[in-house]
Amino acid sequence: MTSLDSPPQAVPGDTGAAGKQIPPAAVARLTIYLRALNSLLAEGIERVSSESLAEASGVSSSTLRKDLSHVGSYGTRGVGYEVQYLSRHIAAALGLTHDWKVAIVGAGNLGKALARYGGFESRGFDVVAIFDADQMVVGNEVGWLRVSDVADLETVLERTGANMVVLALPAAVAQSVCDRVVAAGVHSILSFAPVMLQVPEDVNLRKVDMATELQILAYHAQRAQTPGQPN
Amino acid sequence: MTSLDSPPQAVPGDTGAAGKQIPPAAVARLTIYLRALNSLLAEGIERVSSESLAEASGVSSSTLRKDLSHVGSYGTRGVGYEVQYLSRHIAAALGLTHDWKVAIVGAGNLGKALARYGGFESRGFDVVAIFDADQMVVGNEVGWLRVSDVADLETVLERTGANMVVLALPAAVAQSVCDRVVAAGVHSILSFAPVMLQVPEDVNLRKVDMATELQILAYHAQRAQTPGQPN
DNA sequence: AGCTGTGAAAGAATTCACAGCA
DNA sequence: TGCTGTGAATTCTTTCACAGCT
Repeated sequence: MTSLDSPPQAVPGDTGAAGKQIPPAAVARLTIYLRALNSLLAEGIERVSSESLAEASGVSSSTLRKDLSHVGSYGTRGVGYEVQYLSRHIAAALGLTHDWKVAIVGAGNLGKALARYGGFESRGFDVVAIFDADQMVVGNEVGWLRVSDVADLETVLERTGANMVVLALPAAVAQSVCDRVVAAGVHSILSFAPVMLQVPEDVNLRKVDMATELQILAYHAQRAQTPGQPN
Repeated sequence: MTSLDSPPQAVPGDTGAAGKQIPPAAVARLTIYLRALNSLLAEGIERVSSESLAEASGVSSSTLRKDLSHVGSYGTRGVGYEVQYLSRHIAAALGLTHDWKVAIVGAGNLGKALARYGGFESRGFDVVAIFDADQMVVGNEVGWLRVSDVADLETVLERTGANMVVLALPAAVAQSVCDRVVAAGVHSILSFAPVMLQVPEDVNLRKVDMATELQILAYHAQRAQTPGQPN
């Protein structure tokens, strides 16, 4: 499995079996295992089996083992995984070894909620700036930060060295701000704006959409209610 | 395609080709088409081709056509789709014909942001209650609502007829509140708490996790940075 | 004996390519 | 002619089942 589409020579400065790309579905779950591992760690548990880590993460044990196999072989047959060791290797595979600097654009309710959300710092994400267009809001304190004027977006992104941006702003202005962020050289964007944003290929855009999530729930709820299909 | 695992008799009170279950991946995208259609509608555009609706939604046209085929045949060959007509049928397929009543548990930054988020009402979701455990917060105004005491969860859920719950609370209390919500008869839950929640089979739980999203971005950003794999 | 790691099988989702209708 | 709707081909994901270490 080590080499399928690349020559059968060992990878030089290799940390484990990495280097090969991990399937998207697996990447998404690895973040969940990581969280589960860290909470085991907090409880002082040192070893875990694929079976119980899978249960704690809400997946099947075969899915978990297959996912981990993309990262490397960090378990011991007959025994299980060492929690801290595995956690470190997953973090490395996900690129969480150094901190990422996150700027939030939009200091409305959502932007503020995100800026104050403790979950980021603890997971290797530093919120380094928050912007708003409203002059009434610019200069206000949010968490440890002061709200910058979105007019200074480029300058502040550069100065703070932000390499990720979270868009927490109205749909109407999302595309234009997004364009500026991209032009400023940021390649990783997480958008909460309920619109399809257009970005160049080399920019990674992810979307979180609360209305969509509720609509998906609605679909399933409706299905459950309908009398038909007794199967 | 009409009937594969059910007898070949026509569905009785059928609105279109519905009745059959729609694949999860398609359901998620249908909500996006619906949004795109509604924004076309707002612009006064009456007809659209699969090609341009797909572009506006960020998917390929074949994916779009396949997805729509699960809902029914509402296009005209050689012409395209009538925007309003298609929008109605997708909404019907998703169960968005009647309003859903949403209660939010947790009136922290995130809970407040959600309660005030305009996007819900306009999409058929009514926020009917918001809860918090903190007595300093109970009674406060948030949007059009007053914060209820989470101690009264069961009573208020019943009184307001809430059939969906959004959990916007700390990981530590998420499971116990979730259990109470389930016991109160709610089958659709959207959680923002960064933990794996355990729910019975017949309850639909979806998760939104901002830290996970950033971690996925980090993975891709790291890959893009590494010099290796010239392919 | 027990649990991981992984090929091989099964199942979903996506893309292709074209028949069928306006 | 042009665009939808859909079988067939392809690719991606999950599950199975067991060989391989400890």
